[in-house]
Amino acid sequence: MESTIDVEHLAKIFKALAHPTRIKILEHLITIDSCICNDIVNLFPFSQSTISQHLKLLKESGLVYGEIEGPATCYCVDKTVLNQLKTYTAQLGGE
Amino acid sequence: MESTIDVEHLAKIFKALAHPTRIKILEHLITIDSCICNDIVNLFPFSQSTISQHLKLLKESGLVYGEIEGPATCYCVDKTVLNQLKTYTAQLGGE
DNA sequence: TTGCTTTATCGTTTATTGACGATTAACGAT
DNA sequence: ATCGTTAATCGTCAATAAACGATAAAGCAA
Repeated sequence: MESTIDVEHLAKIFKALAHPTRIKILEHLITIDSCICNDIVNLFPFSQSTISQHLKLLKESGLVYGEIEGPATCYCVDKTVLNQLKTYTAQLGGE
Repeated sequence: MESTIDVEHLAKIFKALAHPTRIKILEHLITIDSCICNDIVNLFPFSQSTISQHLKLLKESGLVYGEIEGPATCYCVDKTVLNQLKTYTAQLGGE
């Protein structure tokens, strides 16, 4: 069983996903499994600084973390946090 | 199978849950099943207008709808939309 | 060292949130 | 017709988000 999660953290996670671009970034990180970095910027029609800002929000929610890899940064999904989200949502609304 | 959901709507749903108070309101509506109205205001240390604003966001996401019941308004969870959220989240990160 | 790539951060601007009190509208009772 | 209750909306204000360009820091290559 996943460790329980408080409503404050939950709200932060939901807020991290409250933008289409961030949802797409998370989906991409999930399918790529391995990390990513500058490639994410090239996936979207936004500036590097804007994407960096979105990544920062995802990081602050705990859903994602970044590791410095030479001159670049690799982003990964924190599966523990993702599973906390999944567990909570699955339990919502009974059965 | 639930009808699929586009990322824009999804982001709106996540945004609706991006605040602790709105998460608690949804949880309450789920457990009460039947509708609610002014009672919701009395559950929180916020003014009537603030709660009304939160309910408006929940309504706009589709998660919740309100029916005028005499002088009051009864709020209910739209289970179809809730299930769309649950289906999407469950599928995230493919087990 | 000098340069190139990558990414985080700063400063700015506009738009949206979150909270409030006050007002308005609708209904039921008296 | 007047009053009390309920709830939505308006206006305000401070804080945060969303986007951008510009700058800075860190690492690799030459």
